[in-house]
Amino acid sequence: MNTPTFRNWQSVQSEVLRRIHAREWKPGDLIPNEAALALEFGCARTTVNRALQAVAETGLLDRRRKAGTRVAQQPVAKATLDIAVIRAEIEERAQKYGYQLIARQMDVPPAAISGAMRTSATVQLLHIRALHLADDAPYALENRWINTGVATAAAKVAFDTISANEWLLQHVPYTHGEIAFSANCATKMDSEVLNCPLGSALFTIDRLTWDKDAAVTKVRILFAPGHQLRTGI
Amino acid sequence: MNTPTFRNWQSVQSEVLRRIHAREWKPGDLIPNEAALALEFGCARTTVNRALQAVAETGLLDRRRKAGTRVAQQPVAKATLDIAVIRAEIEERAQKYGYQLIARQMDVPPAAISGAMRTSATVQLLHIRALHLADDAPYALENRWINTGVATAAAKVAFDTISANEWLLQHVPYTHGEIAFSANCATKMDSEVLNCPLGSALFTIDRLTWDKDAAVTKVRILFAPGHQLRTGI
DNA sequence: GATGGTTTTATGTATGCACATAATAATTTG
DNA sequence: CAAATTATTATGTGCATACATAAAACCATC
Repeated sequence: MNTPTFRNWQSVQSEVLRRIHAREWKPGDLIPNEAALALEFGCARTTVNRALQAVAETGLLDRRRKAGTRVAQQPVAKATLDIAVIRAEIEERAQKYGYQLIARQMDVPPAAISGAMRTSATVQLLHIRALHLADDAPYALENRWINTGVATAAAKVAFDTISANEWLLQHVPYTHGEIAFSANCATKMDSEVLNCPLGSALFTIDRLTWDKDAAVTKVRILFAPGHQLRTGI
Repeated sequence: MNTPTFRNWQSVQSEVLRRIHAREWKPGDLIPNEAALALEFGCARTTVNRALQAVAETGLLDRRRKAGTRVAQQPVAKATLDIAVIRAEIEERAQKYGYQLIARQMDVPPAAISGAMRTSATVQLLHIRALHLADDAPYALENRWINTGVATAAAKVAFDTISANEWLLQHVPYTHGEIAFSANCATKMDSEVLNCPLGSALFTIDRLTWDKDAAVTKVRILFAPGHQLRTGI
């Protein structure tokens, strides 16, 4: 029996993945420890460690000190979605990007918004509604609230030529955020702007962005019917 | 000027993130090279490398050999979604899981299915329709095609007590897959099973799973109205 | 001044070693 | 025998070093 040598951690990783997929190591199994694998693969333990860490990040392995490394019982598929700026998303597909500002005004938001953003219920936020177009067809409807107490510079931007989606990303820092995907029926207003039948199922992204403990912006993006978000697993 | 030392790569990472968020390093900026940062941080280049690699994985840094490391112009937000087994998803929220098989039969699939799965247009696949329930309320409708030429053992499973969703994950290996999220209107059949109004917007997951170059299964899961998929960014 | 080869440089990564840390196993103690 | 203590062990990580690799910068040539 020959033991092919594995030069780099990527090749070790793919061998590990092969064994998991081929059920040589079954869900729940304890796999050999790093030192043993290093010996078998003919490389340093560091290299095996790097490979196993990478696999563990995908959720296929569970690692615990002293307890060892075992194949996950229920391999949770981790799908990594790239949420790009809408303009980039459209241009990526070689389509012509268009942008149209619908409304821009300071407004006291509904309680649901101020609640989620933890802003005072009486304070005004910058409310922006805008349409993104791909090849002149409606692509997505952006409905955004900006906390001008945090993103002060935004108060002076017209958002008539650049979308808030893009401007904020380039000018306002944030530390973390929450994102949710859902499906919603097109209201009368939605259907008119997106030029689709009333009640169409619209793929929806809700996003709330924070800078430390202060909400920066909350946005709902309704995509035109048929929109898909894809990725590999 | 004091130079605090950074003991581990995580602390280097958070310092790097701080500088990016604080706009000390602005989008597009070339940041100092690894050797310089190692000197500044009082640690080994390896440690800086590990930290920068981790940040680059989140899309906040662009790294190229020789060209150096620069802050991404348009930081693509990478949302990592955990796609768990539906039963686990429900039990996670301390709800009671229920399962109901609706139909199970060998069928020649529509061209769209056999085309996507690259199976012969005339070969029969195992077609399964089932309902998942949370606290006795309809939660998700699973519509699945299984390639019994690959997942041979599936042909003998009744799928009346365990869902294909769960059984496949535990018994059939796969190498990779594609996943897509979208919104769809409830058809008459959907609305009856999910007990929701006709035309409701349903959050939809389409998933196609491969074992090397052979399709294992293709599934569409329609979630009851109001379903959200959430994550942090 | 365009072309093509060479040098330089920043990142990518393997390795051996040392020590940290967490969790289990073994052992001592009351 | 149960509880507390200690030993053991597998992973986690830092460091110095060496070499690999990609790509930009430089330079010689026609």
